[in-house]
Amino acid sequence: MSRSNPLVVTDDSVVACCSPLSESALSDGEAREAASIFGALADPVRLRMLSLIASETEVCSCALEGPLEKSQPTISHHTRILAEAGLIEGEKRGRWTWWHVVPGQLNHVARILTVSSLHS
Amino acid sequence: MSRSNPLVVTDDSVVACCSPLSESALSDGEAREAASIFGALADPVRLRMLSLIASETEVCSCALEGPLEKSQPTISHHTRILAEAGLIEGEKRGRWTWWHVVPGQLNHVARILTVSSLHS
DNA sequence: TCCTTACATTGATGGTTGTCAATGTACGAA
DNA sequence: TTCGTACATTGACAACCATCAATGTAAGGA
Repeated sequence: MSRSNPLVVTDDSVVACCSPLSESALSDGEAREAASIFGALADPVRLRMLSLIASETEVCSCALEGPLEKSQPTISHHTRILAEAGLIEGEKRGRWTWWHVVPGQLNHVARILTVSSLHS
Repeated sequence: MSRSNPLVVTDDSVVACCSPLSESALSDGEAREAASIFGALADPVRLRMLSLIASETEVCSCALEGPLEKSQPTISHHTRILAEAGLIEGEKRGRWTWWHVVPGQLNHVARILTVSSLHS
């Protein structure tokens, strides 16, 4: 049996866990929270959207329709899901909505995975 | 406009990309591949299953039914999805199947996210 | 050869999700 | 105020997914 650092997620931080194996499993609530974020990343259109937004400091919704080749309601649907997962944030200025990534949330999610694989 | 490192995934490595912005978006194929892995992580039961397996060097399928409170076919369904995503591997010995995590794949996925957020 | 055990597969079902046409809303320009 | 534009919302539909009962398979033990 290994004594690796299991997956442990708290509200907004990830900790390398030192608890006994009996406490190593993700709780139901923690797993649901993390799964909903992974769910937001589990779509090719949303991943390409996220990479488009990440490649600039700000991107307007109207600049996403073209590259992603999806209808305007579909773009709006996907930006909403990414925003609800805390991965992007939008700001309305005039008639346009400008989106930018939330790097802290991306790192948060990344650490959920790396911590768990320290025992390699 | 930032000159950040966009999301770039190759077959089994992640590279901090230096290409112009016009090439910064994930390709359709790259996005589909990454999305399918995130899809495997987008379920609370599978995340708890993964953390259970990651907390030991090896876990038998029969040791997952109890903690996860799911039927045997459901457990079998989820181990299959995690395995097809390359996140775990199974080995049959006698009547039992022993599962272990593939840490390389977890780190691979984690780097997809961290690389993209370097521009913080 | 039976019987039990560990796991996979099949089939069915209810819930979720991606997509878009149609419509609503709110802002700016004329 | 009227019109066009940027985006959100609604409603509908097809595809996908999580779940489990029933059944299949294969390995050990008696």
